[in-house]
Amino acid sequence: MSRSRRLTLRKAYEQLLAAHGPRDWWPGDSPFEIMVGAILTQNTAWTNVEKAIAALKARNRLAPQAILAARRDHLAHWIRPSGYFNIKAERLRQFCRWYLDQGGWDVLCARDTERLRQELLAVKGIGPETADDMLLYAFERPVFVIDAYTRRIFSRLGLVEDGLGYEELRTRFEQELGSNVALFNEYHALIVQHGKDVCRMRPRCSECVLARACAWQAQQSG
DNA sequence: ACCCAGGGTCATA
DNA sequence: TATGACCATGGG
Repeated sequence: MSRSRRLTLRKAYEQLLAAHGPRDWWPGDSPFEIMVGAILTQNTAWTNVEKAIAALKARNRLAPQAILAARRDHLAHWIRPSGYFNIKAERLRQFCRWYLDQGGWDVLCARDTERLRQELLAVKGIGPETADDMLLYAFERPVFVIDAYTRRIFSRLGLVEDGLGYEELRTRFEQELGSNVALFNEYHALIVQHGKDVCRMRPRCSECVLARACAWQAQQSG
């Protein structure tokens, strides 16, 4: 299939937005809360993360100093509903240690995106997706977040090549869409919504808005 | 009972 | 570099 008759990533975005409406991401009252949520939601349903965050808030523990001051087993107990609580308690500690050592929010905000990204990735427990969640939704940097839904949905429709690594896929979205924080924000949120509501794990979804738009596009140029 | 979720690390081949 | 085991809760 030629590039010209393929649905563009921009058109796919418009279809998703029309179908689902604005998602208003990321839920959270502060950048720090967003970053904590990014760690807690690793391979975990958001509803479970909400309970963990609510528990931290109820104890006034949603701050880096407060998390580091807590006993490890207590911290693990508070975030228990989000699953993997022992591992995630340690990851929260690692992240908070880094956050304070660097000098806190204002210092981090002054850094350029590439440096910030490399430093986040160097924190144990923060991988590419978690780092990019933080960069886009907390630091508001133009970084496109790739997740399992993104791969599944777009490779299934033939909009991206399969077998691309995380960085390659991210670069592809960023270059084709152009650097745009608001767009990246809404787009990733819409992909997650679409994945949950429409595609799930089904091997084919010929009736979804994206599949229809793809077929229509092919028909126009064919 | 089974499957999955808004992943990442580590050991092994 | 590329799989596989492991982490663990809660909702469908």
